[in-house]
Amino acid sequence: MQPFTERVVTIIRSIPSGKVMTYGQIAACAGSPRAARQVVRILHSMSASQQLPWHRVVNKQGEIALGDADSAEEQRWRLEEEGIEFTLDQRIPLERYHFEPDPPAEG
DNA sequence: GCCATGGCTAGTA
DNA sequence: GCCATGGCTAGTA
Repeated sequence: MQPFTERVVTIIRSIPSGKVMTYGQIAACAGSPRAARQVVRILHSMSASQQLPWHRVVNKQGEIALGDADSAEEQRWRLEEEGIEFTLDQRIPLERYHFEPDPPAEG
């Protein structure tokens, strides 16, 4: 696994239950603010093998970004199961559920 | 080639 | 809508 990929995987694993991060935010935390699409690719291809909490990643608007209806539904109930409440327009209020990881330790 | 983004624009009202 | 961006896995040979 490449270093960037490894950082992304670590960050996604660190998202606590009941919290979410966005694609762009994860990319930025991993050191590459423009690499949101790469986060998408990692989630798509490695969620199963790396046992990632893939459902805790949403887009910048707090929306479920999955195109496939069944997968989107699964993501929603997984999040609701963790206590997250959606708005009437199917969004997650990020100001309430957003997770901000600790900055990397000094040294 | 892939991908579940994100940001900016033209077109419409 | 459209397309620049970005890092590379999963699947095949």
